[in-house]
Amino acid sequence: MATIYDIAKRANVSAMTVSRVINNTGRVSEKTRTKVKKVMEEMHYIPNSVARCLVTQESKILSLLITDITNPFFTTMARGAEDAAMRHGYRLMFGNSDESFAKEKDYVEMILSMRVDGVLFSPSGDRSREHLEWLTRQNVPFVLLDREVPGVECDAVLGDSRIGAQQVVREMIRCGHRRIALVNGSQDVSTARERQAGYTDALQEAGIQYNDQLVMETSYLGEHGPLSLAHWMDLAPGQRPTAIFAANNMLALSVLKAVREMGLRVPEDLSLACFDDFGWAEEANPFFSVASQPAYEFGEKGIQLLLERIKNQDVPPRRIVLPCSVHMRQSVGQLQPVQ
Amino acid sequence: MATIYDIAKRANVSAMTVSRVINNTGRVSEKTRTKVKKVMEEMHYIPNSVARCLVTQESKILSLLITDITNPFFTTMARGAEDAAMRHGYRLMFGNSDESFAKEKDYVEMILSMRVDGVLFSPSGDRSREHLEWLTRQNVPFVLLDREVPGVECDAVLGDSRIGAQQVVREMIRCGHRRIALVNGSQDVSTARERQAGYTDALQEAGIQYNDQLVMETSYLGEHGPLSLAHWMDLAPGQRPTAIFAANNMLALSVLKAVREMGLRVPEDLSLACFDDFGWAEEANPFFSVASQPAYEFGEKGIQLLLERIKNQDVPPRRIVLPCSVHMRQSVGQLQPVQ
DNA sequence: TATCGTTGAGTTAACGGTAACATTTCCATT
DNA sequence: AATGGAAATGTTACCGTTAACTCAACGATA
Repeated sequence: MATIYDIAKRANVSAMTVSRVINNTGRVSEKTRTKVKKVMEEMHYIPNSVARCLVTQESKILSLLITDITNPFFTTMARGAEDAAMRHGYRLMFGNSDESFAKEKDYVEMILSMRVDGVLFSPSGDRSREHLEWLTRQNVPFVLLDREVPGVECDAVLGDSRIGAQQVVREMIRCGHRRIALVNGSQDVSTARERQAGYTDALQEAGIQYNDQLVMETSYLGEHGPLSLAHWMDLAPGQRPTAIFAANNMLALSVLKAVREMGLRVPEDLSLACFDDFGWAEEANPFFSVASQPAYEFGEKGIQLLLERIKNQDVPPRRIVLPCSVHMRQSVGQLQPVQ
Repeated sequence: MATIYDIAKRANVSAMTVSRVINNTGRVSEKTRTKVKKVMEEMHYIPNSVARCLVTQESKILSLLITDITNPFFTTMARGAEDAAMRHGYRLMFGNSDESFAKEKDYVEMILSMRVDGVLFSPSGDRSREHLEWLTRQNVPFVLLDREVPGVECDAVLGDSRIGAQQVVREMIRCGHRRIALVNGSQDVSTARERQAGYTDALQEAGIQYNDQLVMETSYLGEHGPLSLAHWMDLAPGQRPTAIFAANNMLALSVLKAVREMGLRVPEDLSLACFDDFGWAEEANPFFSVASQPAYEFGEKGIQLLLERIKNQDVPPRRIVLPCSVHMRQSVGQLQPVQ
């Protein structure tokens, strides 16, 4: 591959002059400039950003670490982040931790060793604190997305999980449901805790006794085999839940699958609602009742905060909380008074 | 950030010895090794892969360029590629061209300037040839995924678009449909041409006259506003299509949305089938009739070919064609003989 | 005409590693 | 005790670029 020296030799100038032409810095006569440019074209020259990064100490690359690349919430977020980064002359590198602390660690190491300029970070859980402290120590700016980590003071773009969950569950109660089960993500994740709190809030305000038999904790990935709902559905009719609230979209799909495999229908036999929507799937064929978050904006605002942080490390941490909107659809049915 | 020299000084050795410890190359006494390792721990040292890349001329990074990051076919492919790359000690950088030649160009420039070791490339269309020639000229190995580019001889992992399309359309014909419309991607993309050919094959073998009024060409993204189907649905009952074959999943969603907005139902008023499935969405709530491709394998095999290509530039190009499987589901209905 | 400031271009030394070669250390052997 | 050779460690140069400094040429001014 051609280097700046190859260009310099062919153009009868020094390498420095070529560098000046490339970066539009310093003074170069028009004549020299055109000549250098012509030679660059001829030789199909492409600057080596690795070498450039080594000397300038900036890569113009940001990193986005998400926990599930098959989840439309995160891919939409990725789009928002990508578009915003591009607009500001930055590139975005994606990483996918699969909700795994170990994979996340791998990515953090890569991020550090690649000397990216900043990171948008969706932590896999509270243990991610360790990784964030690593970033802090190495002076790599970051912004948390979607999830908080206790004990880490930093910029963050979050959703209002508690209110959103409360609203959805409230709507289910309004439809006559009183035995509502919760299929939650790991308690190690801030949004899972918040959503459970919102769920409890809604029960409380309706005077419904909280019953921890109706709460299940699993992984947000929702892919570790079909969920077993037997322990709920085998209960006596008067004790069996009539509705399930899933703490995210992937869990709702697992629930739906399990329900279908038991030969039951949604919403006729069981109502179902969840946090986060399904992007294109929902748009074309609305079915799920959801608390929908503005995923694209998460990414956009995240980049915005990150770039400001990169520019100025000293401003106090900022927290942006984006509201969610509740859409009640076909998956939640009105409960017959008889039942 | 600590450098190899900082470590060397603290450990009373030369930088080279530190390098040897890091890379497990050359001979280092056990005593020195433990000491150096201890100092590295203490100083939270992380190797600078930028500097390393500059001297070794390899980055251990591969790039995956896809055309639609919200399409489950591509995200699943990404997963397959990521897992395979990881297994072989490589990292994967994702890029998303949004089916746009211009965005693709940006990414190719980045790829070249970052000196990645190889590229998995889903071309946005035939014009991508220009970008591939660029890669070739700069000696960056690549493998095409999902789509071919005329005039470019190289490794590729492809699906059998023609056969798949033929099979699906054949099934629709078996259900009694004879006026089947095609909503296709851009003719600039190899799979769109293949799928159209398969569609035509199926019509031909059933003795149905091809009618180019029933063929529409748009973008695979399927997001440029809701598709207008009025010109078809406003036809006289005896001319109106009774079924639509969409050339990919995103187009099928656009069609479904448009159909719903016209107040029509699938499959009662119109049958619908497509190429590619919907990952989790379909799994939990099977609805669409599809020709499903093994997306994960596309990524896996792609990485495999790419790594072999990197190791040996001289082997002749290889083409892997993965079969697809047809699943006829609810979205295609049996046509009443009356109609 | 001597002087000075401006413009255009070149030189040198980093950035943080590693390859290749050079040197020292140390132990076994005679 | 001298010697040889392997093992352990060090030195130097370079990867491709840019920052900081230096230098030459030239026209304007006193």
